[in-house]
Amino acid sequence: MSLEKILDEFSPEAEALVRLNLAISKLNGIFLDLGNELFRPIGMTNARSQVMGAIDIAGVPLTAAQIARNMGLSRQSVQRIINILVDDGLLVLEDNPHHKRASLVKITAAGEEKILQIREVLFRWSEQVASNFKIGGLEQGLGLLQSLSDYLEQSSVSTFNNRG
Amino acid sequence: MSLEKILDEFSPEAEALVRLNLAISKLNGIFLDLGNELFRPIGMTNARSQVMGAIDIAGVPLTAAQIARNMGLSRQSVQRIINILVDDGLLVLEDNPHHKRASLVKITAAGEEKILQIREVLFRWSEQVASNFKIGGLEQGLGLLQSLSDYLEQSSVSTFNNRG
DNA sequence: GCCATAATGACAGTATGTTGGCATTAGATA
DNA sequence: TATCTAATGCCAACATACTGTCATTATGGC
Repeated sequence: MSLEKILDEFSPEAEALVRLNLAISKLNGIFLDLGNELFRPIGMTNARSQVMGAIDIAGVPLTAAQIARNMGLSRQSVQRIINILVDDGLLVLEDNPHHKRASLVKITAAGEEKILQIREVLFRWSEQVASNFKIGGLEQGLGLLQSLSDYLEQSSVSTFNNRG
Repeated sequence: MSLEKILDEFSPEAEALVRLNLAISKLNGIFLDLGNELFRPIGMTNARSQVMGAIDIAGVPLTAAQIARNMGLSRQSVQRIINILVDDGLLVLEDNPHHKRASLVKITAAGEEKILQIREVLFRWSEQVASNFKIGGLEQGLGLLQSLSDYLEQSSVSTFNNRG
């Protein structure tokens, strides 16, 4: 049985949604592999670079739980990565005057240097792809994904409540 | 430092690519959670349903390695899932007349039943979302993702050669 | 037919993510 | 104040995916 056959009785919109799901899963895998490949030369992985980026973007020291919420990940996943990055000397945990257990995560000098390298890698990759893959509608496609993201997130709030 | 600041010096296309990467990573997480939630009542997970679907779509018995190639995943990841599904009685391994080690994966009667349940779940979810999330350009967005997928896959062939 | 090469499956190890349980801390409320 | 609830970090277990190594099996060139 082919995919066409399976989606035969689906409405066009429903079919597009299912195909979108498959396309995103595939593209996500590609981006993951690509990212890990790109960041390897600077001793980083996709996940670790993203955590560093999230902390950098925030601009102020946050707790692990706050960072996790910002990233839409579970508390423990981010905590694990943070502990690794602390071991690597890219982050430090500082006492939080407002909470004895929830220490604040701060970027070290080595961490700042690493963030510059991450940006450089990102810049080179994206400019190179952008100059070769010239297909219009990138912005519109991006907008579509973001509204779908928002819709699904909002429509299944219950799913996103209990994370850790 | 904000994301806007970080992407400041990027060309608009490069910026869109980076944002697309983030959007896809997020949407993928949402789809993953959603899928696992949807398939739980029928005792399945996202990954297992997708492997069942891939075998179903093929229409003829394949080896684990062939299924993995079709899905764009590594041989071992799919092998692991297949072994679980065999234990669950949804798949059986048959002797392959052309290869003593590479046995053919076939769907059992229980597996066929499970596939019907998977389709039903997929149908209900996609029709329900499609009727609530009415945003045009789904097909165009899908096309964009697929060409980007193809481009990235082709442009980094070396990355995809050694998988298992 | 022989031998180098590729493909396959099992096993082990790693990375990323989730969940659950637990003790501790903060905060809100009676 | 006392107490209940929520939040936080640690630990352990699991799910998904990748890689590397190994023995076995095909396959193709000589």
